Amino acid sequence: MTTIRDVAKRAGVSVTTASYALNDTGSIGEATRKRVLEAAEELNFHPNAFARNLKRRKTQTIGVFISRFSGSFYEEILEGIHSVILETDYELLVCPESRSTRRILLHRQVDGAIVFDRKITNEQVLKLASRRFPIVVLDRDLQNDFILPLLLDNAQGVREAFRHLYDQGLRRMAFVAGALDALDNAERMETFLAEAKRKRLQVPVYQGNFTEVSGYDAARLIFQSAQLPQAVFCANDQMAFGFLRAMTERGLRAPAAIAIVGFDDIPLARHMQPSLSTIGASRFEWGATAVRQLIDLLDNETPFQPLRLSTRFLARQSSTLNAEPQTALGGTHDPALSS
Amino acid sequence: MTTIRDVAKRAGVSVTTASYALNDTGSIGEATRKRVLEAAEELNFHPNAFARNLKRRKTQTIGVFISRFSGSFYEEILEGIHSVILETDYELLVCPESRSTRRILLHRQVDGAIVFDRKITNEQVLKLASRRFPIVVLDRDLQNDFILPLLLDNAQGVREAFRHLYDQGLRRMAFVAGALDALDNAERMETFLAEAKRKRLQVPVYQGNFTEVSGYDAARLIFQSAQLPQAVFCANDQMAFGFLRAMTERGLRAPAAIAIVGFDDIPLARHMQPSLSTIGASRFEWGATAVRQLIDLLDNETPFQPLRLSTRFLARQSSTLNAEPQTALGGTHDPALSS
DNA sequence: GGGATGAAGTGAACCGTTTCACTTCATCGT
DNA sequence: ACGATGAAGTGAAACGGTTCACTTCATCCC
Repeated sequence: MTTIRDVAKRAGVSVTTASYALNDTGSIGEATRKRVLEAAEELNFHPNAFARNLKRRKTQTIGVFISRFSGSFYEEILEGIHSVILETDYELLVCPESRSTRRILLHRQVDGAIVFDRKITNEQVLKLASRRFPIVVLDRDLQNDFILPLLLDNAQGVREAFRHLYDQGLRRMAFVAGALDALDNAERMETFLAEAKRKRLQVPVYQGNFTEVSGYDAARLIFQSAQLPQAVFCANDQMAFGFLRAMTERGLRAPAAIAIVGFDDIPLARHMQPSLSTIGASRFEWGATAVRQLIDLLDNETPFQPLRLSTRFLARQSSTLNAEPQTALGGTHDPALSS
Repeated sequence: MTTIRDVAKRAGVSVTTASYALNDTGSIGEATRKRVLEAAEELNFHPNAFARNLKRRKTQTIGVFISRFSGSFYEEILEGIHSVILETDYELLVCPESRSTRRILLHRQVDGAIVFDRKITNEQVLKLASRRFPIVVLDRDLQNDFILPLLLDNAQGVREAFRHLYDQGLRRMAFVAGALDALDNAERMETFLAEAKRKRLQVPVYQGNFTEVSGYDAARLIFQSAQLPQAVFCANDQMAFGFLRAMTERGLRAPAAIAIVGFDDIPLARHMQPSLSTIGASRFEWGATAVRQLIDLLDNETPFQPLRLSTRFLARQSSTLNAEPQTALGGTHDPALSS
């Protein structure tokens, strides 16, 4: 392993000079700098990151804390983050939930963090965040000069969705809620209920927890009611998926029997049968924005710019009553309807 | 930031003793050890990883080198790796392709590597791998005492698939190939052609590159032939997806017009319309096996155990001729057929 | 001519651990 | 009673960089 000492020797200068030359700091003559760089090149020198970080107390690394890899949810966000990182001189440390999460955070093994892991508490975030350690949170509403929450504009998409349902003449609606402690769920629900209220509609709420199975269960519950709703809004796509599965099992077709709308636009949504109407935001953009703001604060002291990521309603088959069938599949002559 | 010096002072011992006590090395009295651990606890001490790694020349970290995050392909592998890592005292560094890939590898910023990134050349892998730096490769056939290729048993699944097609009486078959330099593609193709040859079938090959669009293009090319094949085997699901899209556009239904089989069992496969017959392996298991072997070699000198991950054919709608429609969707009265 | 100036370069301390080589001291066997 | 032994503990040198404080020396200005 070649060290900076080897480089210095080869270039015939002191270690200090070599370091200055390599980092373009200090004041070093052009000829000398060149000699050092050449020596480094010839010896294939790469500075030892541990030594460097130890001394500098800066790692030039952004940490992303997620709870797990699966769920294509993260995938796109990570992709967005990565794409921005590639254009900077920062590196990326993706840290799934683990024993060492705390240590990495505590020891500033990263210069800034993007948190998307509910296992990390609000208190921890609050305690850690500072000018020298800014944090972007993607999953909670926590804010100060050094904590930037990047939230979805839930209301916008939900309003569009409600209008879409309402304009088709649907009046009996139900809401399948996600985890109670989730801000996103709260906002989606509030908006939906508020819109309904303005139209003088009563909307029963069925409690789920964002999992497919909870959507399935909610559906089973709803099937027991005297009169089926005409439209059901699920607080996320996974639950909508479960709901649709329950409907299929019972021989009910969306949107004919019940119009279904989800939230998130997971990749599967467009491929379901029927394709799922949902509300989407660009997760890629989400990740990219997060890391851009972080690095801007770190490098240029640009203050955080709170913003909501815009969402938009995507009308697909599951909630669109009299559209042409987009593929030749399904339709009203569906044998399942008579089962 | 509290250091080991603070801990030593508080426990009334030397730094050396503190270090030994914390690491359970050296010989330290029980009472002393306890005092040190208590002091560490009280001060909320976490050793600085940079200093430790610098000195130890060991990082207790496994690096996973992937080219990008998207493509649900990685997702499950990472999940498998992560699940094993959680049970060990190793950490995980996921490194998407970037400027620093080389440095991380060169400087042993990780103790072992799982390589799934074609940007890293065979030469690099060969040069790096050693007893103290074992490497598992997931995407190439490269092997020595310290390089373990974890490959799919391509032949097994492909044979099953061929038999499935053949047993349904299909004889005119075609093969859509993936990237030429990919071992997986080569094996899938060889096996398929070999099976065909045993049955005295001629199978034309259409060159693709594993992308959806190349599958689409291959389909367009095939549509120009005098007589359509009855079955098409695509070397991966993405191409199969493209192929199906082209068929839909042309008003052709699988399997009625052409039976389609893919390879990989991407999550979407089961959700396509028609659902895609394909060949799958547990990617979760793939990742888990990789990291298990790596850590076993690192910690216990257990030699690498070359093995092939078993694959199995999954018969779904796209290639199953006279099955009951699994859902009520589609079927032979499909208006698209007449367009 | 001589002090001020600033560019170019250097020595050594330091970052926070680990670990080698060493000391001390109680215990044991003979 | 005494050397051998080994457990318990310590001082200081690494690890490989960065950077503060300093020297040297040519140039400039009055």
